[in-house]
Amino acid sequence: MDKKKKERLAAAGWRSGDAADFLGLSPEEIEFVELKLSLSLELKDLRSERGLSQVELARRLGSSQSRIAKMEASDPSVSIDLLIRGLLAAGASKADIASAITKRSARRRAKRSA
Amino acid sequence: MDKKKKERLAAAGWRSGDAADFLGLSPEEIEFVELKLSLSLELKDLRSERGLSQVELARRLGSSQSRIAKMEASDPSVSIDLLIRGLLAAGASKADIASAITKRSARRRAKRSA
DNA sequence: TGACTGTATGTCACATCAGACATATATTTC
DNA sequence: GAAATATATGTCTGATGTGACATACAGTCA
Repeated sequence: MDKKKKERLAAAGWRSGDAADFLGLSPEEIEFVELKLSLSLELKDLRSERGLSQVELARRLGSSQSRIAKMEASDPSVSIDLLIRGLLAAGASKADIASAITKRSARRRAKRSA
Repeated sequence: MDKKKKERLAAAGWRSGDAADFLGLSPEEIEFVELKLSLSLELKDLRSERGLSQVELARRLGSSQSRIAKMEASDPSVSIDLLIRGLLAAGASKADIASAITKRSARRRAKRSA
């Protein structure tokens, strides 16, 4: 039950490279962390696209800078609920969220900040 | 701060009818509850499509029948994280989840169980 | 260098969520 | 109408998430 460590690794950018099993994670768990990671990356991109600082976004969301940082890092202490609220606060539409989920499957490690 | 009551109403199927403000909810809050509702409906459909009972899905997910019922009812005590884990356990792909988010915008109150 | 701005990391107290259980309400089959 | 199966609702308690704060680190500019 060191899920936390696994999530931490996953958050740090360790991917299965698309090949399936990774750390002891089940396929569903892999999809879950990938999905979460996709959202966090989308948040980071969207925020910088809009020229917002973490502090500004935090204020919009009614949260704190540190939490935004954790959201963007896909920290285990961050829920998908919070990520989605963050995305909406950053101006994302549902369509944006959906496309982040599908389009960012894995293997995207290129774009740094556009 | 009776967010709970608002969420309860929203979960019960009260929609803005696509026209925006609803109960005192902000646009982002509306999108959030809509998104959650979409996922819960998708879960219900998917589960019955697959011919699973709530008990069976609960077992797959490592949860309980009552929680599945709440998930499908978009109960305020259910997080999006849990809904997504439920969907994955029911066999949904990320693409399925994404399409649920976009396609189920509102005004769908037709299909009962296919 | 030092001030400033932006981001990252650790911790804590409090709020919210989740699984479990009891129980209620259909619906079907005998 | 009893039994069986499926779903809904309420409520506990332990687990997890969250905002806040402190603080560290990185880059920029004077």
